[in-house]
This record gives sequence, structure tokens and C-alpha cells, in this order.
Amino acid sequence: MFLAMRGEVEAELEGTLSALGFPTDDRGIEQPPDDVDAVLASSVAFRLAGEAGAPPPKVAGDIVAEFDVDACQYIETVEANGPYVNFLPSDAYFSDTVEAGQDEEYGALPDQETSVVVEHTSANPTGPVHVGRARNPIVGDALANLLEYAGYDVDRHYYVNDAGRQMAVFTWAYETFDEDELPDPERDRIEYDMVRYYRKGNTVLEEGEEETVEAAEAEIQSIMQGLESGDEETYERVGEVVDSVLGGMRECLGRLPAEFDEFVKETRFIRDGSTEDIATELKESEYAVYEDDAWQLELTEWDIDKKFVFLRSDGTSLYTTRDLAHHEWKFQQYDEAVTVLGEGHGLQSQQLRAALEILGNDTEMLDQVLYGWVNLPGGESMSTREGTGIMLDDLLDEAIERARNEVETRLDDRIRQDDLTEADIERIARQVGIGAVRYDIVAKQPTKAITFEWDRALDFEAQSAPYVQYVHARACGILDEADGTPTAERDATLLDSAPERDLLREIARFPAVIEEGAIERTPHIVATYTRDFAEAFNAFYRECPVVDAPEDVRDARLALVVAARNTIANALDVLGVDAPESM
RNA sequence: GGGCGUGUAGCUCAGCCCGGACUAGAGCGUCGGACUUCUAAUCCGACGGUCGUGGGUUCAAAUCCCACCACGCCCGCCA
Repeated sequence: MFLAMRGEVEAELEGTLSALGFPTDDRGIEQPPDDVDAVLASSVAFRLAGEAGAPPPKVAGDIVAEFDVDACQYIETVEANGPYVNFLPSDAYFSDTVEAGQDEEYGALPDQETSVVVEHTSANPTGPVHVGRARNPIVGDALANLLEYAGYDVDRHYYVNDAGRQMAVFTWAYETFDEDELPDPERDRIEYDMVRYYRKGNTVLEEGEEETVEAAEAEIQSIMQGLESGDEETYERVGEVVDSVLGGMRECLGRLPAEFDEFVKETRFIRDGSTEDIATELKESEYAVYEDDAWQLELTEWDIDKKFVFLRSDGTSLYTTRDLAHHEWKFQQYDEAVTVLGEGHGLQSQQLRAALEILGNDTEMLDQVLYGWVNLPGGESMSTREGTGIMLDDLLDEAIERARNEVETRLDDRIRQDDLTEADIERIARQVGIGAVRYDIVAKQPTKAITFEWDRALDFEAQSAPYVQYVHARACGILDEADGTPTAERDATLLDSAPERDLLREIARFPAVIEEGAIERTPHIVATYTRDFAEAFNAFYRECPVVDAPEDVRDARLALVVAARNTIANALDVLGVDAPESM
């Protein structure tokens, strides 16, 4: 109802300002601080004071006098408080919020009739997913969820870099070394098995005998040429390595869970000739220069000093050239494209954007969300090739293990008699453990750098997933105890205490949080919201008994609890965090 | 050197895009309280801040502009 009320305030305030002869472009609508009863307020009187030749409070008074409250369903009164114009909610605001909240889909916005592709993770298929990369699927998945809630038609893509030198090295190594030359795999899954060849190959290339290295380089070059020229046999050889490693990584990401609608291979854009077409088109552009035997783009017009090489001196394409074809392909199929990528790709993403513009694309369609690295204490970075870093599998295992200990130590203190089975304990440990990891990462602005520390990543205290999950479990506990759904007869005017009203206000603004997060591409504001919401719910829980309340109050409060449960369940769903019914 | 990002309580972070009720909010930690009650993974209270520094714009700056400092990332015919 918040969105509806904001619409009313926007429209009526515009009319009011216009009637008073003021400009209407700046209406100064904002959310007042917590200790003010209003849902919305306007600070426009400040800025109009000069024009009106009157002090702000006088202007605010004039606006209040002119404002037509009767035209608004959700505004009870408008009042001036010093220079501010405050809009207070009507009974309908609260009762409609209760009604809207009964919908299990509450928070989902109407269909925007816009398709958007969210590309995230896209880690090179060289080995197990480590924590340094894990921020990408967690942020990307939450962003995709958020856009879905906001009414967009979302596809999730993983762009597979299967055409670069890394994969040629990997293929050569896989075909060259015997299993018995390698250490035991760290975990029984295919990518842990495979990465041993990759690491061995890189070690040999760095430290091996000259002759060995030369022979290897020749083979690697031949694989790369095979890929570039569209040789079927080469694709099959490389594809075997790529597909098996990727299969394992996919299982790992599935634990988060992060799932994809499509794995788009880079080689696809070589094979269909689109990369070559792009290169031809770029050569003809006014920004193209041929220098040092290579084709480059001069991008100073975009404030990029570094020239962008799009064809090597041997005539082969580069990663970013292929990515241009990839992006044009996305533009053809979707209305908008969002890419989540590490901050290391900052320059490349600027070059990509500029080149797409040169090719005549509307780059407004493209939104690149950058996130900072996750480093090890001491500033060491995580590397698949070097084998440094914390594996995501290990982090998740540890998180589940610690969560299980928490569940078990609390078992004896439980008041609620719902007899958790071993399977329940396992499930809760998984929900809480993985939820804590995801929440910890998604709750922060992605641009902040993170240093990985076990205890911090696995902190189950407040401002973490379990804190919010507990609210959901409490709401479920009440509904469980009340045994049965609330009757259709519910009178929202009975929900008139401060904790009830505060909770309703939080419920009411959930759709606005979804809308803002989707527009700004900031899933972390949903996490911030869940904390505010949890605070409001816990105050309600403390002060307003539900099950033992008089019948009419009980019915109203049960409906409120249902709305609260749906809200927090969906907010957690956006974040990709499970909502346990019991914990 | 250039580009991008970050800098808010001892620690981890919201708030900054779009200036206004901010006398800057949370959590952790510390100290002190609350379970015969719908789950205490909760709640209540206390302590804790030159919002990196300096200038500027404005009636009003954590928020906008400029300079500087610190840290991170990038500046490959790698991906």
C-alpha cells in the first residue's frame, strides 16, 4: 500500500502546488524519521520559501490548507510540522495492507513486460569454485531473484570461457599427464579431479625443461588455432575438459543454490561467424587504427586512454572481441542485460561498452554491476592455478557443521514441542549454515572489499541470516500453535497498538523495497529491510499475544502474522536464503 | 603517473545516487537487566563517533563540487 499511497501523494501534491502557483517538478517527497507518525512527508516548503516570500512553516501551512485529503484513499490527514508537510495513513492503508499480505506472492510486482538477462559467475572452467569467486553467484542470484519479484522476465546465464589459452593449456595437460603423476584429489568430485591436470600443466610450463615447454607450447598453439579455425575435432577435445569441469562447478554452485537457465559458450560466437563479422565492422569504423600489425580502437572519446586491441597481429580474435558478439546476441533477444563481474574487469567493461556503442548498440540496455574481491587475510588473493584459497565447498561444509552444533546445543532448551527428527536437524543446519554465508555476502554493498575470515563469515549472531530466519520460524510457530487459518472475519482497526502499526508499516513498504532494489540493482537493500522488519516483528511478538488474545483480536492478529510471514519469507527468497518453519 | 572503487563507534556495516526533522543509526565486543508466557538463535538499558583531511556551494552537507591523504583493483596482441 506504500506504493499506492506514494502515488496519491505525488499526484495530489502536484495539483496542490500547481493550484498555489508553485513549480511542481520538485515535490520533495521523503520518508520521515521513525519517531514521526507520518508514512510520507514533503520538505518542499524549504525550497519554495524564497519564491513565496514567506518562511517555510507558512508555506507548509498553505500547502496543507490547499491539499485535498478527501481525494485520497490512503491518506487520513495532512499536517504541517514546522517546515514539513506530513502525510498520515488512513485505516484503509492498514486494512488493505493486511489483505494484500495474505497473498503468498506478496511483494511480487506486476508484470513489467520486459525481458532481462542476468549474466553472473561465468568463472573460467579451470577448477573448483573458491570463495574469492563466490560473491558473484551470491550477488548475481539475488539480483536475478529481485528482478523476477519486480516483474521482469528473467533469464540467468553463465558465459563459459571455453576458447581461451587457459582451456588450451588445460586440454593439453589433460591429454598429456597420467593420473599416477598427480596428487590425490581434495574432494571426490570431477572438478577436483580435473584441476590436478591444470595445476600440473601450469607448473610444467613455468618450471619444466626448455624442450618440454617448447613441445607443449606447440601443442597449445595448435589447439588454439583449431578453435579459431572452427576445427570440429579440437572443439570435441576441449569440450570434454570444459564440460566435465563445468559439471562439477555447477554442482557446487547448486548448493548455494545458484542455478542457470543457460550456459552460453564463447566458442559459439566463433563458430557462427559473428565474431568475425564484428571485427570486420569495427575495422570500418572511424575509431579503428592499424598499429603494430594489430587492429585497435581509439577510445579517447570515451575517456579511455588505453587502445582496445580487437584483432591480434596473427588475425585471431580476443576474449573481449568475442564478448562483443556475445553481447549483441543478448541484445537481440532481451530488452535489458545485466552482468555481474569482478572489479578487475573494470577497464574491459568500459571498452566493451564503448565498442558496443561504435557498433551502433544502445548501451543503455546494459548494466554492469561490479563487486570487490574476497581476499585472504594478509592480502593474499585466491587462485585456482596456484591452489590458494578457501573452496566454497569447504566453507559451506563448515557453515553447516557449525550450524548443526548450534541446533544441537539448543535442543534441550526448546519449549516448543514439535519433536525435531534427525532429518529436521540436518535440514535446519543446512538452511541456517548456507543462509548465513549468503546473507553475510549479499547484505553488503558489492563494491566493498571483503577479507575472508572464518569466524566473521560464520557469525550466527544478530544482523545475520539466523536472526531473520528466526522471525519466520516464530511467525510459523504462532500459526502452528493457533492451529488453523484465521477466519475471513478480521477487523484491521483492532490492530491499533504501536507495535502492530509499526509492523504493518514495514509490511506495507516491502513492494517499494523490491521496486527500488530492482531499479538500482542493489539486492543489499533487501537485506537491510529484513533487519528493520525483524525488529518490528520482534517488538510485536513481545508485546502482542496472539493465540491467547480475545477472539476478535486474535483473528486480526493472526491475519497480521500471516502477512508478516509471507513478507519475510519472500524477502528471504529474494536473498536466496531459506526460511525455516522451525529452528 | 592515469582510471575506477572504498574511507562513518575498538571491530563489521546501513545511510550518500535524489542535501532537510541527522542532536549521525544498527550489530559485534564490554557492562547491567528480562525465560512458570505464541521458541531467549529473542528483548531492554548503559558506554562508545573531529562521518579520512582541508576548502567551497547552500537557509541547510555524512550526502553536492574541488584539492589532498590512505587502502584496494585495473592500465597484456591474457581471460
